[in-house]
Amino acid sequence: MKLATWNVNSLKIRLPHVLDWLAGTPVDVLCIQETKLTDDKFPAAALEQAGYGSVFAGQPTYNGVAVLTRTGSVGAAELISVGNPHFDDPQKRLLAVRVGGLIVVCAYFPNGQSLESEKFVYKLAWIDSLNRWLQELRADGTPLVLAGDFNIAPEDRDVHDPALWAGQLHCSPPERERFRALVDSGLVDTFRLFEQPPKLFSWWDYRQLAFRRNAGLRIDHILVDASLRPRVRACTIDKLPRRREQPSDHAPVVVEMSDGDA
DNA sequence: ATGGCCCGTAGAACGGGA
Repeated sequence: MKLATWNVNSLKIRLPHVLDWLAGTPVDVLCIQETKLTDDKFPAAALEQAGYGSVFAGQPTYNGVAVLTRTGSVGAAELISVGNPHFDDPQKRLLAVRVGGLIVVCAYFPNGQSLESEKFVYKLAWIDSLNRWLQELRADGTPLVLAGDFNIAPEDRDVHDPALWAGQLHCSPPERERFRALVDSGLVDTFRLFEQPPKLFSWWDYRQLAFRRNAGLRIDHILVDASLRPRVRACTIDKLPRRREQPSDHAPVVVEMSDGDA
């Protein structure tokens, strides 16, 4: 079973990229962030044709999340919740579904804008509330996967230039504390379960030839319940879609797990 | 040189992203 997460920065623009990528990398579950589509415009039919069912929640202009599931393998996902029931939020950033014996939470964490911003306060509160809700979701023992754009680079090795980014948005102590709190609650950063190439990131700024210079951050993550750890076979970041014309600024992250009780 | 790019909503610039 393969699960992936990808911030596509507009599914309207990136639908061909998503379809091409799924054709070459037929993951069973794909969590998408920043669809930037209202639900009436969601391309469910095109995805269905490609063999994927979808659960989605969007709004005009900003945010928007979706979970695609492969019809021929895991089948349709069952919606648990749009948003966090304990955090009143008009922004569509969260989707929890049941699929393949897992609870999959697709998350688009707030950016925060700047450390002094009201949006930063919102970011921290949003994460704290998410963490509390995840405890509840896990209470019945169903293993949980948290996949998405966290907008946090957990450690200095997740940053191309740690000195330049020291204390900055995505790297600040309060944000990194929140990431650690998620890990401390019993989730594992699958990327760090394996030997990885140095300086492998998941996001590169559109400006300053950042991708060519590999001036990136690792801010997209797939965390899994510690009980799933023995089943995790690999975690990779696929930089190929970032090389295309008119790419998303994020790359997909993929986790491969063995099936069932292995 | 602290901004450069990209997207959506506009129907020109601007907010937002990270």
